[in-house]
Amino acid sequence: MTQIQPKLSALELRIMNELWTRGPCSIREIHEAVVKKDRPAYTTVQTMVYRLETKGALRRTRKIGNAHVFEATTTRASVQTRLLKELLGLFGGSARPVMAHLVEMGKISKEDIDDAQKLLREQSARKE
Amino acid sequence: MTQIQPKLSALELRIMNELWTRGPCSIREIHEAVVKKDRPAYTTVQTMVYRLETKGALRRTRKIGNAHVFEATTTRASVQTRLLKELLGLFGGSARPVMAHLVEMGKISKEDIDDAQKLLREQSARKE
DNA sequence: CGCCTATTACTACAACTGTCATAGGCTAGG
DNA sequence: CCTAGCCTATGACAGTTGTAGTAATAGGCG
Repeated sequence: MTQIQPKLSALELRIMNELWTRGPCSIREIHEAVVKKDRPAYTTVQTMVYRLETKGALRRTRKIGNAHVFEATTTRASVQTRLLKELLGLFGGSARPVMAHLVEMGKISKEDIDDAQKLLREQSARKE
Repeated sequence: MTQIQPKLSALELRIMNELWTRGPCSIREIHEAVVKKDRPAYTTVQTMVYRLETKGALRRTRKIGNAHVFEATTTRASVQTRLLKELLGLFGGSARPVMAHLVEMGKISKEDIDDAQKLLREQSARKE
């Protein structure tokens, strides 16, 4: 499980997001999904996909016509965990200021907190 | 308040962190603080400080001897908020999966949650 | 079977990051 | 006053990221 997580940039993450949510995709599909938010050219997406391939974050699974189909080899969760760890470092390693900010930003509702509380209880129950 | 937040890189953030926690510093002071964790050379820190200056994230306040003293012009909170927003985007815009991850990573304690709850209550009280 | 089009594969490049060396200026101690 | 040492200012360079053009090619369709 000590697989090295390659560091992914913003656009790389946008691309991975498509693969994570939609499953295996061709470059055309990724491009069309990504292009809605902003507009990188087809070949830009292609370049990033190739780079993600050399980074080992995705791989080619099969061909449809002459088009390759790509598939994520890292999970969204593992990348999210890594990013969160990095962010935590910048917040002094503690989750508390992170949550304080989230509250302040109006991003946390009472339900979110109840939910977290439940998760925490379940977790500590599992440990005993 | 719609001041443009320059995007800061990892090392740049390490440097800003020193200015935020210690107040105005010379390059020597920043270097000595930053060098403990990893080891960039003195001139590396110097270069980054200069770049932060052109980005407008810090400024020279005065001189001590022939050494400049630098001071943050952006607040830690504003940069943290921005980073958190970026991260939230990758988590689908909702804070809930973020908290779920934090719980799973064992980064959240019961006290942290109680605290967040209290903050939330205070906040909604202020609004009414 | 050949042509058109979509896709691939390759190349290029500018901006940003992290890294540091060097040259020259200023300060303080002797 | 002169020198050792610290600081500044500048230049350099490799790697990453975002951007895209171009050439070659593979498939499908007429």
